[in-house]
Amino acid sequence: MPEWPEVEVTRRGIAAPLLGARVQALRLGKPLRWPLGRDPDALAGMRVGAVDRRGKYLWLPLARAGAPAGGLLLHLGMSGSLALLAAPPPPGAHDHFDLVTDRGTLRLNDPRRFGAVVWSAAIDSDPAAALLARLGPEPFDPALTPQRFHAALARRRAPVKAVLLSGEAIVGAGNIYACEALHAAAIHPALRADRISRPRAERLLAALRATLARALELGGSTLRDFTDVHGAAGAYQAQAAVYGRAGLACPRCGNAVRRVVQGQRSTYYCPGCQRR
DNA sequence: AGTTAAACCTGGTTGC
DNA sequence: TGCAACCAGGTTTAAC
Repeated sequence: MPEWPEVEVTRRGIAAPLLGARVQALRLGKPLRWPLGRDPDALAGMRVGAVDRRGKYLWLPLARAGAPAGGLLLHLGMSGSLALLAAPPPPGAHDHFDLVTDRGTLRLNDPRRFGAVVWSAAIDSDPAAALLARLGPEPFDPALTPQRFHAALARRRAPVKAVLLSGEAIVGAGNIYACEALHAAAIHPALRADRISRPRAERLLAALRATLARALELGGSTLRDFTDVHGAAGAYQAQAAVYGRAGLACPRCGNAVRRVVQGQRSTYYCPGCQRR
């Protein structure tokens, strides 16, 4: 999916209208990754206290009569997107969750159903806590210094591309932006994470931040399914340097971009200018 | 303990 | 035209 920019685009689209909204009903479609874990009818009357994000998860705390009751943890999986609809049409084949509020209906469309909507009593208690437990630092957390990032990479012997996808050293980069940031930093995706020098780690961190920020500005990437809450597609994919461009010329050095498979995922890189 | 594969599910594209 | 094979933004769970 939805990687960090797409989730943040989504969050920004719904935060203002949904803040303080009163839940009227929940509608569930086909099963998502996990069951909701709570009687949907029990949420009626609660108000949305915030629209937060942690990694690629959205967290909507809900309160009843001013007292926190819990919240909904949402993940868009591989093909999910959220829409905020003033007058929702009847749910389509892939509309699997509606949060009906007095400010509109938040609707999850997710053809592959790898997404999730889970009730949790708090973000730091299960099931939310267990799902968020392994997440590394947020990409723009000031506490994520080059030193710390380098130290986190040094703990892993796996290929740096795989380590980025694991989210252990930094959250937010999925397959598109991991490939793009490695290209921007001129680092070969198969390089062992613990072999990356301190200066190169610093460059990679900067590249990740620049790539994610640029993608956010452009509304994310739309390969197929993703749109923002108003139905608009992202524009980043059109200016990707390597992702999805096997056989095409690297914009930096002109060599043909190569596609390889690492950890069951496609990796795109330029053999000409990304060094081990 | 740490790395790698399997699994979840649908649909679009490609190739024979 | 039909059909099989492969591919797609993620991440948990099971298996080496």
